[in-house]
Amino acid sequence: MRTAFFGTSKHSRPILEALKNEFDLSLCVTKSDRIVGRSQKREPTKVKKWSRENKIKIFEVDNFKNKEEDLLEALTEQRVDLIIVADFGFIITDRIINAYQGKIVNIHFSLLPKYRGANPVQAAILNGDSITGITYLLMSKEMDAGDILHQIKHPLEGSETTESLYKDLFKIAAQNIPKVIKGYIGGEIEPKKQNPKDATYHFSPSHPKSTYVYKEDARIDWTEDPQNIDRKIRAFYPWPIAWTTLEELEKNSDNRLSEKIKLRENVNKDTTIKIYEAVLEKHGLSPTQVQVAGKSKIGWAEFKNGYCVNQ
RNA sequence: CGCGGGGUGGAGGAGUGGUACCUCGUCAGGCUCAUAAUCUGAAGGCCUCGGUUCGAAUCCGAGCCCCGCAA
Repeated sequence: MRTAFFGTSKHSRPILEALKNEFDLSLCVTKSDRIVGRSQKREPTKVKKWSRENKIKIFEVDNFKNKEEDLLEALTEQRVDLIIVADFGFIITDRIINAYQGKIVNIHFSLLPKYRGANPVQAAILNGDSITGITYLLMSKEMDAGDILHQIKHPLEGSETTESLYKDLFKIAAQNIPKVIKGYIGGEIEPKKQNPKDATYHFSPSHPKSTYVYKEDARIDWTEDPQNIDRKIRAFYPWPIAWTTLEELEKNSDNRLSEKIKLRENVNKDTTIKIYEAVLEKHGLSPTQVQVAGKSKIGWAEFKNGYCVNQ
């Protein structure tokens, strides 16, 4: 059997290796090189780099619609029997779904029908869920609504970041790929319908119709309790990173942070500060990694040394 | 030449032409049964090259490096 992988995530590697080892991976479809960095450098995705190293044919997309024809051609040319999709970043068009009816397996990082959409991992962290998971499902025209092949539960302990959880889930997803694909192809796995009534979506507060993550949502709302702020910090790591202003940080340190801070006289209180990491303690939140606008990332102790007066 | 911010002892920061300062750390000594506590003292610095000036961390030019923006 020949397979193709559709994906863009930097965590894709375990899945790529699983497919290569067991299912004759013959085509990788990924986002084309993005302009990134300060001098307009083009950086290939990790999927592309891996594919190049492993001599797997690569098909790049940026605007899906223009490439539909070419992609179908490439899939035919490679005699692809089964497509695996994980965190692709594009909506797969109806034509391709029709052409590969029942032959596109999507790996979604939630226990569907909960958290359909683009941000299942962030949603589970933001809502403080104690369990999330992975769903293998067949691609359908409606997003994340296809029949379910298999689900794996994954408990959350409350310290995960989007980064760490993605990494873990990709790994688990890869470990179970052989079992699920063989089961499906062999006919032992019966696809099960989702109950649409149970479907949930986590919409962006700033874009109520979208499940993408927007940087506008990353500003810390200090009226929330420390637990929710902590969830936000973890959900928005590694992007877009929860932030606030120095003024608000000082003002709310009293009842939201584990210690009260006082800024020095000469610091500009309008400056923004990103909170990369924090630990939730019983008296409040205790940041560990922060970054003041225009500066490098520093530890909390260094921040206090430079910007605050000793209490 | 995509846009913007920045480079000050070991760390993080003040300092817009006139003796380089603050918090932390380091070292020595004191106090202490003891200490990450406390006291006294010390070492150590303006990214590089050039320019302006009586005088440059500060102004000008070139270079190197770091950070943010693109979802």
